[in-house]
Amino acid sequence: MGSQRRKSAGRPAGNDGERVKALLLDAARRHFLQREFKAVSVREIAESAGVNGAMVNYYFGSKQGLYMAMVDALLDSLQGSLAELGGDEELSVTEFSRVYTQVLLENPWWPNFLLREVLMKEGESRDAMVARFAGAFAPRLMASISLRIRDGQYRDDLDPGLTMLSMIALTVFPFLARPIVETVLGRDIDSTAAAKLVEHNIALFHSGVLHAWANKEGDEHEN
Amino acid sequence: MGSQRRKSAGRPAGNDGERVKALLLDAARRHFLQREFKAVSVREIAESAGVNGAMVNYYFGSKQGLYMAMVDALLDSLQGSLAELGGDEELSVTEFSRVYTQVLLENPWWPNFLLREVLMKEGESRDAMVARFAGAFAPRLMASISLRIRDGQYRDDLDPGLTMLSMIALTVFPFLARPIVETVLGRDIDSTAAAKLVEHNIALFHSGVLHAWANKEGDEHEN
DNA sequence: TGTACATCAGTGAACGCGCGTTCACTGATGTAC
DNA sequence: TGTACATCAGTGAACGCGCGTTCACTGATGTAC
Repeated sequence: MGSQRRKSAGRPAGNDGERVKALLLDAARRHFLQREFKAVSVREIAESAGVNGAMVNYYFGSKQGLYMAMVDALLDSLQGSLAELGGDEELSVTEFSRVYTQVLLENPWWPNFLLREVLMKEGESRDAMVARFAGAFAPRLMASISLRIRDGQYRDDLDPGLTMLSMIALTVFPFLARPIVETVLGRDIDSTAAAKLVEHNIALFHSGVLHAWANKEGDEHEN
Repeated sequence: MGSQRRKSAGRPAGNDGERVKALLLDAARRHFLQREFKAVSVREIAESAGVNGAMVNYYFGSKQGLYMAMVDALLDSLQGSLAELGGDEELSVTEFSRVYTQVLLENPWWPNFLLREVLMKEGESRDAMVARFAGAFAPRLMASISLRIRDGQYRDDLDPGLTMLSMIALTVFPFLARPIVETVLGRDIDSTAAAKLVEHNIALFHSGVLHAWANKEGDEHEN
């Protein structure tokens, strides 16, 4: 109606294939990251992409196919961001903390999405996801911690697994619970706050772990 | 067919009302905690409760009504568990850590559910939820931390908000990411592991925070 | 105690809507001569 | 270069299924006399 642009039937001019696929993937990402799979309709995605709804089945086979293609694209781009954590055999906690916080700042959807995906999935597909994104750095981070326990930099009563878990918790949790944290603390987690958080985490973590300042046994911290 | 018990039509014997409501709430909880709202059907819940599907609308008005009733029941029971954290004006980090870990162990569904609910909701309803379950203890936990910073037990360069966040992160994250943590660490989080975790968290947290062992400035923990 | 009737908890078939998906069709493009 | 035709990217109406919900109905229970 009115001046609304109306597409005519028949084979359209120009080869739009790749552009249409990209538009759908983009719209799918916007919707699926905000609402659950079943709550997002194909028509809705297509409309917001500005393409015909049948294109979802035409290019991706099914709604599920579009979803999986979107997830793949998402994980690929994330793997790019995480590449900086690759390389050496060891990954120090400070490097992990700094780089991972930056990745979380740039990909706010990531931790919640991983959790949602992992919690929903069963068996193999869960393990594959965990392997791809934890298996990539967890062993090297743990190796680094174990080394420092062995050479006396860290307390020797530490459990390397729990210690690694602590650093990951300090780094990831604020972003996982971001809306709650922002409400309770009354401030936004922007890049300035994130930088402060990194330094806070590193200081808190180390001062509890390094022998130099923390050689005391029989702790009783009761109030 | 066969020996299958078949309910006859008409007003049934006995007053089943409350029993039916309880059965539906129970079945709803089992389904909704595992799958998303739209992915669970009324028929499915009713079948697994062993009652007629129309009972959902009869007793709860709608599927949404059953869901909200289930959430209310859930939050009420949780508030009971959390009551132990109430009382004084202050809440020490050690007490928080011990009690909250116990609550998480007894209510494994809780952190993920809160996150899911809070992330889905908008404005008021989000704030109400946060107020009910963070507002209940966060201010007292923060007061306790601030006090210890002022009286010299904790370092005076600490940010009380971030410090509280750290303790909550150390406590909650392992349960939030439980399936991932269990895969990566290769051990289950049972009550023994949880007890170890609490002690680890308290030690890590304090040794980084207490002046006694950690009076050193100009930290450089680079590898 | 026995009988007639109003009540209402619960039933199950059916409704209508929105969903993912399909398919007959369109007509611009590419190709053959 | 011009014409006839096969191709196929894309269309949009329609399909059929499962969903949440509704409603006419059933018959045991409670009540009146």
